[in-house]
Amino acid sequence: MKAEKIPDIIVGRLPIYLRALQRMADNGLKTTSSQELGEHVGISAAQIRKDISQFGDFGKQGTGYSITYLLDKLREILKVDRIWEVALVGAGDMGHALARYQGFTNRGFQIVMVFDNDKEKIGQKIVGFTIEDTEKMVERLKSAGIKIAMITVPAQAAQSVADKLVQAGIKAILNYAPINLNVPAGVKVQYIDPSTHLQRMTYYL
Amino acid sequence: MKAEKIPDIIVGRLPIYLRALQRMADNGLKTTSSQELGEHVGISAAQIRKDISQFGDFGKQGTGYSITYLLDKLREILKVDRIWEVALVGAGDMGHALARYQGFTNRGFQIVMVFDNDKEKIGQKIVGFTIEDTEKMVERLKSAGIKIAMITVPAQAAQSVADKLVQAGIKAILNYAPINLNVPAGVKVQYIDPSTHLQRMTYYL
DNA sequence: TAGAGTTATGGACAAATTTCACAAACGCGA
DNA sequence: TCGCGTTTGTGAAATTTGTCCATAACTCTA
Repeated sequence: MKAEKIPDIIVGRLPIYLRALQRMADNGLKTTSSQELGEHVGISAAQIRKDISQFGDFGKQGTGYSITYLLDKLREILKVDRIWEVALVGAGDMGHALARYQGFTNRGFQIVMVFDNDKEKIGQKIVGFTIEDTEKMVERLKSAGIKIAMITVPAQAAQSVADKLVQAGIKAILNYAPINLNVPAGVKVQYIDPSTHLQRMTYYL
Repeated sequence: MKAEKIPDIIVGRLPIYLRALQRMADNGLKTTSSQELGEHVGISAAQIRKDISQFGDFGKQGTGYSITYLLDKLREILKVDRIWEVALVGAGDMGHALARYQGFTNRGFQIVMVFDNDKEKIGQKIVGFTIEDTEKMVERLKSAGIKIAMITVPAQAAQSVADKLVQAGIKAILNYAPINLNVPAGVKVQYIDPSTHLQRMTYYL
C-alpha cells in the first residue's frame, strides 16, 4: 500500500470497477479475480491489480478479491460510502429525466433541489421537487452545504450558472451543457455531451 | 503531416477542439491560436499544436489557425462533415430527452428511429418519431444502413440490445445504461453514466 | 525593407502509464 | 503434510503520452 498521490486516470477507473463489482454482488457472487473483473470491464488484469494495490492489499493470493470487501473499500476511497446531496440546475428535458432517474441513490447520490430561471417553471413540481428560482440558488446551496451540482441549462447560460455554483461553494460539477466551463482550481468538472462522445467514434467508421 | 496511426487519446480531444472552434465561429471570430484555444478548453498550447499537426499543417506561423479552415479539417477527420443517421433504443425518460434534444444536427447527427420493447409504448409518438418494436429493429437498421445507435434502456436489458445492434451492423454505440457492454472488435462503445462521472469527482472532495 | 513580436512545427527529452514476469501466498485434494 | 494449480502484488521493462526548445515562417509597424 502506498497512499501517495493517485493519478487521476486511476481514480477514473475506480467507478468502473465499483459498478461492475456492485453488479456481481447483486448477482450473488462472493469473490472475483483481477482476471474475471478485467473481462467484465475490458481492462487488463495486471492493470486492475496495480490500480487496486495503490490503495492497499485487498486481495488474497490463490483466491482473488472478496467482492463485498472490495466494494466497501472502493466506496470508502471514492467517498461514496455515504449519500451526497446534489443540486440540479436546469429543468428542461434533460433536467426532468435526471430528476426522475432512479439510478443515483444506490451509487451515492441524491438530488435534493432543482433550480431554473424560467418564471413559468418556478414553483412547478418535478417528481417531488418544487422548482426554485436560480436567483436564490447561491443562498440556498450555501445554507444547505451542498457540494455537488449538475448543470442542464442551455450552453449560453452554463458559464454564469457555474460561476454562481462556485460562489455557493460547490466543489464538483457535472456539466451537460456542450461548453467548456471555466472554474477555479479546487472545483472539479466532468462533462457529458453526447455529440462529443459520438464524434469520438465516427473517426473510426 | 503524418497519417500514421493516431492514438485514441488524441482522437478523443478533437471533438473538444471542434466544439470550442464551432463556438468561436458562432461568435464571429476568424482566427485563433493554440494559446487561445488552449485557454478555452483547458489544454496546453503545445499539446494542441502537436495534436493538430498530426493531421497536417493547418496553422500559419505568426497568425495561428483559420477557424473555419480548421473546423472544416476537423469535421473531415472526425467524419462529421456529413449527417449520420442514429437509432435510439429505449423510449424512457432519457430516450425522450434525447429525442427532443436540438443539439445533434449541427454536430453531425440526427436521430431517425426510436425503438422500445414495451407494447404500451410501441406506436406512440415522440416528437416526430413513432416508437417501433425492438423485435423488428435488426431488420429495420440493416435495411436503412444505420451505423450508430444510442442505448437508453435499463441496465439488465442493455447487453441483449447491444447484441442485436451488433447483429444489425451497428458500428458505434453510445450507451447510457450503467453497465459495461461486450461487443466484438470493430464496434466502438462510449459510456455515459452520471453516477460514474460523479464518483470520479467525489474522490477529491 | 528592417526589426520586433507572434506562432506553428518537429525533434529531443522527460514523465506517465501500461505491460511483463515472477516470487510469494493461498486453497484444495490426496 | 505435500504438491499442484491459482492468483496477488510488485519491481523492471516497454510503451505511450506530454513538454520543451530551437528554428522557421508570418504579421505588423515604421
